[in-house]
Amino acid sequence: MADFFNDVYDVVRLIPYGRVTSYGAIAQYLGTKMSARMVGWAMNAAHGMPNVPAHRVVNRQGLLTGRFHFSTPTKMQELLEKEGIAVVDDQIVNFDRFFWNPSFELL
DNA sequence: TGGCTGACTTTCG
DNA sequence: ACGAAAGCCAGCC
Repeated sequence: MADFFNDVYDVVRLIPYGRVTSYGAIAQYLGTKMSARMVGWAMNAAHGMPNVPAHRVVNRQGLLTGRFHFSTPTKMQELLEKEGIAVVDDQIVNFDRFFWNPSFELL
């Protein structure tokens, strides 16, 4: 297991409550050796990892592309709505407002 | 060793 | 504006 998975999990855990981020943002934060796909790949391995709010990680459009990987496809949306994030048609409303950029917030 | 895959992103047609 | 393709890198046959 590569360490970079752990890095991804760490960044995801740092996402504040009621905020979301994108795969690309995490990739950009971790470095050039990281690609957006790798973040998704890392999240795939996040199954069984506690305290990893994968529901706060969406694609650049704010679309819940990974919802199907949860226990139930609607679980991701329910978790986001529970945190005060409106989700319509599997897409986060006002995504730019809820967006949390690690490269900026953790700078 | 070599090639396929993946919860993405960007760009060209 | 929409669709298709390439690029990215690590893990797993």
